[in-house]
Amino acid sequence: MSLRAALLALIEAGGPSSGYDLTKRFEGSLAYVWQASHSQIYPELNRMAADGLLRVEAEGSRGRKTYSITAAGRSELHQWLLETKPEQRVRNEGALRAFLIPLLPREEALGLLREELRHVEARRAELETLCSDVGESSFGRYALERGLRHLVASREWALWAIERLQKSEEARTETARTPTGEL
Amino acid sequence: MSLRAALLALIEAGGPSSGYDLTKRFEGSLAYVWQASHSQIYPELNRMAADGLLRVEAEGSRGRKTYSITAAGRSELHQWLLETKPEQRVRNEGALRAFLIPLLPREEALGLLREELRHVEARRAELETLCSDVGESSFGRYALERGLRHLVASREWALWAIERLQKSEEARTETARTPTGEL
DNA sequence: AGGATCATGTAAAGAGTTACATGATTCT
DNA sequence: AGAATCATGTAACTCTTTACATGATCCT
Repeated sequence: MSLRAALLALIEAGGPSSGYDLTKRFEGSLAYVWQASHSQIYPELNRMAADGLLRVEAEGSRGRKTYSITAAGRSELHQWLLETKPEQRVRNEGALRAFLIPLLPREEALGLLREELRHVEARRAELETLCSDVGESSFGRYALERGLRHLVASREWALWAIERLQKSEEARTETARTPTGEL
Repeated sequence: MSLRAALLALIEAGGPSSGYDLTKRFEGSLAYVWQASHSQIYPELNRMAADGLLRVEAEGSRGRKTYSITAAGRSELHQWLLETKPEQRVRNEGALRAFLIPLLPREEALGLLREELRHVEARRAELETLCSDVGESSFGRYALERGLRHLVASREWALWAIERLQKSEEARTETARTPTGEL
């Protein structure tokens, strides 16, 4: 259902589009929020057209099909936006790794955290560029801002975790206790 | 693969467990990070036992099977932790909604944002309770902290977005321009 | 005895990924 | 002419959700 909403929204915001266009837009800004590949998008567009949410407006060269949104599609999107609960059902591999960190010996845990930090900072630079490119009032501005704030949170967390681990390492060294076991 | 890693980690951290136990633990703290229901867990445990990652240690009353982790399982978990890239492939319905907000008329957008805010604050209270219950040094402490920081980020974002929308509303009212179209 | 909880499964359908496949057009 | 890109699809597989199904044990 989320895929439908995303496609409807992209067409609503960007005007009539082909599956190819929409695939590109998924790879662009929407990628920070939701992913879909052409093999998922094309069949979905066909189903949505069959369900009356979209209309094939034109068939161009190279078999290009341009879909536009119908009244039913608009109402479906509206419905979805208002009815979807902010359940925060997250399935987040990064967070899962965070959960598992205490299972690793310190050095490896620190390695992971530093890698995470590097990754988050690179991503943040990327997003910040996008943010300034995109200016103040663009579709996606809200999502961009949200993404940025979450990246900052991830960064702060990684720094916190690294410091925490290092402190406990110092404590361990000072009291010369036996090292914790391997994973 | 993430499900395997999560199960291996739960057994590694919590000792030999049954599918029922693991299902409960998924509903507990791990739910903030990854979800799985018993119908996914039971078959996966059987496959993992067949693959030599787990061993059925005991069969208790009511058909209870207790799985323990094997050396192969431990090494698989280790592998997963070190090899999984922090790709941040997120599929986040909340963020998708954020992306779509500009499509809604202001009042509805504000409604959504306020609902989001309420939800985030409730969740945060929940997590903060968990955090203090759980104390300083528990398995899951890192994930909890990470979750909290992300909730704070979501909260700040929602406040920012609400303010932004209200400001643009004021601007609109002052200059008495025509309202933006319906979705 | 009856209800709650423990405990495990399977089946069907939906969502998502990866790989395979094809052909048209544009650019150099 | 050949490479890049445009453009759409299908098939097989994995992962996830929802619903169906069953029986044992514990507690009152």
